[in-house]
Amino acid sequence: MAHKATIKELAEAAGVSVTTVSQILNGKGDRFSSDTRKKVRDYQKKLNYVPNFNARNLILNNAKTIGVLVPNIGNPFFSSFIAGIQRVSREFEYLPFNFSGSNDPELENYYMKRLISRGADGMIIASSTITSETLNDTLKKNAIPYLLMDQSPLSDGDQVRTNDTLGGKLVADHLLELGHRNITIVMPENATDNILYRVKGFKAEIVAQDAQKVCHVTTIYRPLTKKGGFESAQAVVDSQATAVFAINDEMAIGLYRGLTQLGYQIPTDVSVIGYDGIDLDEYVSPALTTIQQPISRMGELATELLINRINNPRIEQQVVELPVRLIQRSSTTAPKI
Amino acid sequence: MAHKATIKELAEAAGVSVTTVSQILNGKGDRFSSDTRKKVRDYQKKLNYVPNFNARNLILNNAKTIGVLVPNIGNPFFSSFIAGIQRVSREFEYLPFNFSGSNDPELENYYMKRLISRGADGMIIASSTITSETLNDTLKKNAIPYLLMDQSPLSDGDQVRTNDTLGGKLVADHLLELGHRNITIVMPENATDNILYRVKGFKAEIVAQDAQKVCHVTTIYRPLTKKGGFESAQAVVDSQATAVFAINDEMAIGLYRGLTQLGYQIPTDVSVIGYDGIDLDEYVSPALTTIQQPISRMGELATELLINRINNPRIEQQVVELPVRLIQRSSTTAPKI
DNA sequence: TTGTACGCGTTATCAC
DNA sequence: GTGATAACGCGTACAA
Repeated sequence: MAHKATIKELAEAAGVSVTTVSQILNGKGDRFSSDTRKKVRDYQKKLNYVPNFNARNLILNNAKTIGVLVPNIGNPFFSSFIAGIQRVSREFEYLPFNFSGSNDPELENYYMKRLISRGADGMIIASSTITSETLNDTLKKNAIPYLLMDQSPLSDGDQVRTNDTLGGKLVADHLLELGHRNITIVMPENATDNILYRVKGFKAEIVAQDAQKVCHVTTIYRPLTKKGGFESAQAVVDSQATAVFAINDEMAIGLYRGLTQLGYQIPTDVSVIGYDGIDLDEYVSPALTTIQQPISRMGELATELLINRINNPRIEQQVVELPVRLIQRSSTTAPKI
Repeated sequence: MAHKATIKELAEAAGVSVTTVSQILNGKGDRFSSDTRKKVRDYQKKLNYVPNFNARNLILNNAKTIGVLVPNIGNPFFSSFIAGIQRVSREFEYLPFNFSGSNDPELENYYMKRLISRGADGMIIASSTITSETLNDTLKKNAIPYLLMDQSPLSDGDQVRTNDTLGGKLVADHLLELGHRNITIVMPENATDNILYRVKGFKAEIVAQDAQKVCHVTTIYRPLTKKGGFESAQAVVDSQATAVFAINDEMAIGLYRGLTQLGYQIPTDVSVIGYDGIDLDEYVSPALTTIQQPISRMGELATELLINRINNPRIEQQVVELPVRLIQRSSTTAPKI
């Protein structure tokens, strides 16, 4: 059981040539006698022959592999996203390899290079800190199709996106309607474009309604993590806001802890709304009001588009926009008077 | 921009032979003039040359790849575990490919086969539903080293384990000391061995202290997910327990929601203790008392042992046991009288 | 109906 | 110091 059989050995054992074996095993053996076909198949089982992937791939040059780069698998958003990718990949008989870049450009570059050297046919990049340098040098130069998440609608590659502007607007609508006039946004300093659009949509709506509803908006910058949300609590309190727009659910959940620790009640003392729609939202207390993105669908679609691009390199830019919607739960209410 | 550069092209561009390039890039180029060395390196960057893994591996025959199978990336436990794996893998210049088996034996078998056909050098299997059939047929037959998590201490392969018996005992000690005498365990029906040891350790301690403290224990079976925990709430209430031992943190968090929805307060009405020590524990309200496992260290160690096994196939069984400890937070307190 | 011979991109050997 | 060449295992045009 020491060693793997080669096609040559199989051919010898069956008393035929390697061509015969290759053709038959690859479904192109119609022209051979059913006798030979059977013989080859029998010996295959007997020797437990499995084609050497490397040798095969060296010729065919399609590894049926896609690389996936996310910033942080710990965020349930990305595990759902990956689940979607895994599902569709299997459907198309691709194998997705995913890595957590941990917001470290060097690490991302490292994984990217490995993936490419291993013949990845394409990449899904959901990592914000990827540098355009890496992109150009590593992907474009190697002619590897890729799909960027969370990036500017103006980029020229294939895209799966959600309407972040609308999402921001929905947040504003909801909070204004509840009667909030002093709102604080908690977001990261170097925000990705999609987040900037969220904020933009939000602010635009505030301005649009300003004629009737004079409103004050504060912005607090913290890292895009539970910890970041947690640590923003004091600043949120200081801002005297009656409602907080946490730019994603992770931050919102961190904020929960921070506010609670400072003795504030949600939503009685301050309303909190998140963004993403991770499944945890229903489990925290109070259940988190949020803007829901169809996360795993985003992963599925990204995979579909990418595979389509791999198979048809020359088609036009593919852009799909998925809907977002407000899920009202228990973390937002009218402000105290 | 059309295609991946080959070593041949790089050699031509630099005006040297492929041998020269290969040797220099593989650190065996001492004998070449530093002039040539620099030239080659420069052109590598310029052309962004990355060696073709397939061709390379065809000769060297070590893919430096490990496959990882987890039941559910959505559980933060496994994302931490994977983070540990990723870290050590990189240190040893291995690349880990991880897949979520979703507790589906067929799916697990599928990924296992793909990974092997792609030359994975070893596997870390943290999936409970893996069948011994798959194990024998797919791994043993191909002489692929593997490491099983969550399995019986009696298995004969390499192991990273924690002392679940002790963990269970710590839970019992804690609850008994607080004064609880009616405790309910929430756990999955087809539990893995490590979970069974948790329960065993727990019950053994109850029995051990029974002389002084007469105690009643109920067991409720639900799937090992937030949802499972959520759905156990009514049964927990019916059991009239003053404390619940949720067999992992996910279930505990689900239970939080269920109990809250039924109008019960934690820990005032009922204490809850979890198991794992995921980072979310500090963020839920009340912060969850739990038994902490050194999760990412487990991933790191698993990787170290596996790589060691790959490099030294004949060494004796490797077993490492990591410590667990009780983290007391706010979800457990003395029962109401 | 079957087999020969070449090429895929790389590394190792050995000659220059 | 440097380079030609064989070999890794497989798929396929082309011959027979």
